[in-house]
Amino acid sequence: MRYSQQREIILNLIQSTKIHPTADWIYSNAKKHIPKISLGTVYRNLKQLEQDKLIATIYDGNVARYDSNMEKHDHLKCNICGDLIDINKNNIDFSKTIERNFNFKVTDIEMTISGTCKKHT
Amino acid sequence: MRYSQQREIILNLIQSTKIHPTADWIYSNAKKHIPKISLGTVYRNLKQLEQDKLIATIYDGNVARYDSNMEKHDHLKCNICGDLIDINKNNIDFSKTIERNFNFKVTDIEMTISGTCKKHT
DNA sequence: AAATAAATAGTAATAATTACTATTTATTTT
DNA sequence: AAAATAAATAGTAATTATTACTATTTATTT
Repeated sequence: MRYSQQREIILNLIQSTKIHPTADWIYSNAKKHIPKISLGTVYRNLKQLEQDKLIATIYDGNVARYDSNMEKHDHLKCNICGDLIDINKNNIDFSKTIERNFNFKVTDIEMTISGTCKKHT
Repeated sequence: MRYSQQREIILNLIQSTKIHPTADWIYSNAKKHIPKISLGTVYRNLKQLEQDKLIATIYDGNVARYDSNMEKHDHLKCNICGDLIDINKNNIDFSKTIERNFNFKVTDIEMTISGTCKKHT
């Protein structure tokens, strides 16, 4: 993969924020540095950065967000402002502990367990 | 809410399958009963059925799927065929137990915990 | 049976994302 | 350092999922 200023700025933007930005946010902010950058360039680079394991895509409902924290972690999603807050579930004991440790009122826990089903054994 | 044959068929389709269908699958299959049904009707009714708590929307990556199992549950997602398999996590002890109980090789657990963050207290 | 308003079909609009292509640019070769 | 090469870009068009709009149809009430 050849260097490009566009890709560097995109990666820097994602690394510089905790908001787990969308493609559109990245596009708007990248334009401040490279006014002629194109949205296609943003999406193409996001895909490449994901393949290179420099960022991860998290689907928040039906919109993709990008995260440069590559350590295994989960998220707290606020019903009111929609913020996604990083958490490390290793050392915690769910709901009650989350409420204490993060001052976050838990109303729902959704979990997707991925792997290979019995049809492929 | 007034009765309509369209809505009844849409709900029946969702209830008759375990595949957690997409709007498009529902549309294709509903057309077998009502050839002139419109995709807008499908989406409008999906939204109404969700409001009435008759179905739930689950976001599988960036595509919405619909589920008529309204009991609190989670899903196993197969990396190979993409199937979403219902599970009840109450009585299980995660990874190891899932592998035993569902003959499902776990490679990843993703969790979204929803609630209200400390900014709103 | 007539009146009413909710639901529909069909089409257009929107939003997020991907595809395409001529041009630009980082890197390699001479 | 200049020319050659191919990867990356900008800009635009296409695609997909979903929502909005409106004249017409239809379930329900009167």
